[in-house]
Amino acid sequence: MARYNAKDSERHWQSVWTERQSFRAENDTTKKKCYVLEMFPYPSGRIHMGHVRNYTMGDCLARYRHAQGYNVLHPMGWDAFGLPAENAAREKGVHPREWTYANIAAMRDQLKAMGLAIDWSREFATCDPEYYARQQALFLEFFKLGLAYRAEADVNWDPVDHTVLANEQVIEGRGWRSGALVERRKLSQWFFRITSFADDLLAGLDTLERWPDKVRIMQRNWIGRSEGLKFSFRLKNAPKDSVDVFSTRPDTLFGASFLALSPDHPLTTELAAKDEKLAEFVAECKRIGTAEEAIETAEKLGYDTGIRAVHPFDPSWDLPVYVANFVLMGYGTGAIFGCPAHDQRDLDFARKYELPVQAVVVPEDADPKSFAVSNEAYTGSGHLANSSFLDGLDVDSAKAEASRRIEEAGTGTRTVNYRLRDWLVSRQRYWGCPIPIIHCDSCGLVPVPAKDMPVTLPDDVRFDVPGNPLDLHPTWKHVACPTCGGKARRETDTFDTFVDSSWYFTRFTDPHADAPVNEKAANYWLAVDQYIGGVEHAVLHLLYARFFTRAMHKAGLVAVQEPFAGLFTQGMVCHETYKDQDGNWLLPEEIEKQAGGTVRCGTGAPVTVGPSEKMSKSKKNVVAPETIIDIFGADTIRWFMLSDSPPERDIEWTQDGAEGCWRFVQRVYRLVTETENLPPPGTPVASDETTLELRRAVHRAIDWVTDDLENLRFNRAVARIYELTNAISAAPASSPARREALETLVVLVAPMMPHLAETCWQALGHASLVVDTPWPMPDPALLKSDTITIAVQVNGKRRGEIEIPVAAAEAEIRDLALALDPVQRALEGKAPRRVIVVPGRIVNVVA
RNA sequence: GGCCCCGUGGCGGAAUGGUAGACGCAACGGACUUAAAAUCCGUAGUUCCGAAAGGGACGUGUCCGUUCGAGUCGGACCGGGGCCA
Repeated sequence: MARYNAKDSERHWQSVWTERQSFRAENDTTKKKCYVLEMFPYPSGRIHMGHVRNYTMGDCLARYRHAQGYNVLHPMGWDAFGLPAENAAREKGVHPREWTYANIAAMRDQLKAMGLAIDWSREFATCDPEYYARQQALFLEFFKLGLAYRAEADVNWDPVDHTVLANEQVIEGRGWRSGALVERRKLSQWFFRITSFADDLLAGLDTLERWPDKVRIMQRNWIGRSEGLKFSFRLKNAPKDSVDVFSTRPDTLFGASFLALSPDHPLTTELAAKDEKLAEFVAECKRIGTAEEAIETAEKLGYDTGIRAVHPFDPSWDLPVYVANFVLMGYGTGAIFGCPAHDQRDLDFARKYELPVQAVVVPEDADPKSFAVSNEAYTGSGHLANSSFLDGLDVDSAKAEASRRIEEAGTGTRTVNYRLRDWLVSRQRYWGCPIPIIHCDSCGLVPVPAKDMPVTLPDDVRFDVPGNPLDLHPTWKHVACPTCGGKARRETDTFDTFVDSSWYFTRFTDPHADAPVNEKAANYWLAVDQYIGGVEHAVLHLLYARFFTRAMHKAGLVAVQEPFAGLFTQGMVCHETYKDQDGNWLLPEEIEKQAGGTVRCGTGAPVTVGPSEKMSKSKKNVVAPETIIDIFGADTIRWFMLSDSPPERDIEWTQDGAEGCWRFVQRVYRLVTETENLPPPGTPVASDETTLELRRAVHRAIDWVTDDLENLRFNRAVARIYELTNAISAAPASSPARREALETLVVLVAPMMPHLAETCWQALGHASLVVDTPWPMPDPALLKSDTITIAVQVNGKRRGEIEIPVAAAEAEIRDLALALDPVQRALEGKAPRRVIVVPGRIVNVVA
């Protein structure tokens, strides 16, 4: 029996595709286009299963669109700047450039072995001077437009990576890469004015219909727009006359019982200078860290400053002023008024320090006289009470009225507050895109003139001392000021690598253009029709890319404002975890499953099998894609990745599953090659009694698989292909209908297992390639049938089924259904009370 | 605490409000084989009655509701996950 040789076949077809440039995307604006993109990889040196899943999905879609006749852009590149290269330099003494390009070469080979339908002529790495030169030019555009600026600010300092981080890159108080607790430092840094697009980025989310709701919600939360009132309280017994607070609930002002300042508030700092106990308290607050979650869950603590704040609506009423650990300096003004009845944190605080709790918003169904709050703040809607001139108003009207009065009094203004901060983009690292600015003591920030662009990284840097290698370089930073000619310094910070990935999809549209963007190409290809990647980028990368596209739009470089029309976030690849008796993690290849349990290879020592978790080096539950491709071939691993689990959910890699996929590869090959006396290609096919069933299965499969691929439901498409395969196996051999069925099978399978498909296509006698074969259309006549089987229920319980002509009259269906034995039995001789006939669906007899 | 997603056989999962469990994995029985692998044929939600053919009951996390009919819609709850606070 002939076996399919995946290795030879895959190598062969990959070279055929390359020779024929089968996947070259043409910048021909007259053609209908489709831009399919997967998030480009960081060149770590090895692809992992997550990459395989991601790129398989994108490739399947790209090949499907290609078969449909689209001009498909499906490129690949490398997110190649970043710290690991510097760490490698420090640890292994390799230059980051060499390390990075060697990794790229290795990974490119691995990706090519997957048989991806990629236009490799467009490949680039973000560390190519050709790419980052254009990024510098873009930056200077943004600088001119005021979208980039330098400012001193409280920033997040990662003590392990020795660099600052953007807010988005601090997760639960820790650096997103290093995991180190970040510190707050006041430093002068570069920012992108992402907040100037805050409203637009928010509004744009509503237009992104082909994005997961989850991601849109995450972005909405991240932007965190809130409307409220910024106003001041007069202070008594204080070094300052007043303090500004921000509140989204000015309607609850009559329920106020205290003011609270952030431990980082300037007034706090001023007071702490003369109050040792307060200074101690502030220090204690800082020990909790900056993580919002930690602050939230920590016990609410306060320190009474002794200052009193005068109520804005009642000069005779004053409130205590505390410093409280739950007030964040980064939000609003860093000071709040506390209304315990209607805010849980305020309530917790008030209970602890025995402050009054006065309900001022009463729910519709409660009695205003007796309504009180015990341990749960009331944050719902209702009408105001105990609130002087606000009494009786609903929450929204009361907000408006309170705001109006404060504005009238001139002590405050309505403001929109965002959680979103400007994007901090400078990093104190070597392996990144240099920021093309020169610092001159007399001229200030001077852009590097066009003739001196790009600013390239020096090669001769040392990594054996801590700090920024560019800053430590003996000569690189010393330049003459382009304006005055005096002594000046280059900016030694480089860009956050998220800058590199914020516009690479635009560059792919014409990767070798002289300018950053070839507008014609960009406007033809953008927006990306389908972007595929991990949900972990829901806020960071996707928000930055949306900002960058708006900035490029503002600079007149691209027509679109939203870069990704469709977004799909795929699930992770998981695997069981294994531990030996000493609790050490074991690799999957170190264990063996036996009848009596799981044991260690060789020694037979018992192994504890843990739950399936995301593949990670630390837990050793990793399987290398290369190994799988080496044993079974790329088609098998691709098929696995698309089978079973819905693409948005996690998938569990199993050896059994992989073997099952491999068996299917062989089965398709056998079906195709072992059919004898198959009529030649192009033989007309007609339906008769012996072939009608098979032909129906074929055309139903086309219909379903098309629909499933259209909606990225790969797992269902796979199931349909299995069904078709089963139908072919069951059908009598050798007829034009069998040829039709086999050819359909091969064409439907091609986006998923392209090499196998080419081999089978050739075996079926074709001189052409599957990649050049159009996607089939189902014959509508074969999607219909003359009779259908529908279920008959009694009181909603299935009692039998009847086969009826599609066009059967209701009365006829009813009679047939009632005549069924089980129906008669269930009716126990009584007449049915009602019979519901849903044509083409069901009959339900109500007894 | 708020918002969102998820909960279906041994496992991954199917199922426009209309025959729950398609398809795959694992399992079991059989055929082929000296044997194994590979392959092929078949069985399979749980449970009860029956020798069998067959028939009945239960069944999509729990409870309640809407409906002729609920895995699917609504409400409450339990469990898991995510985001935000």
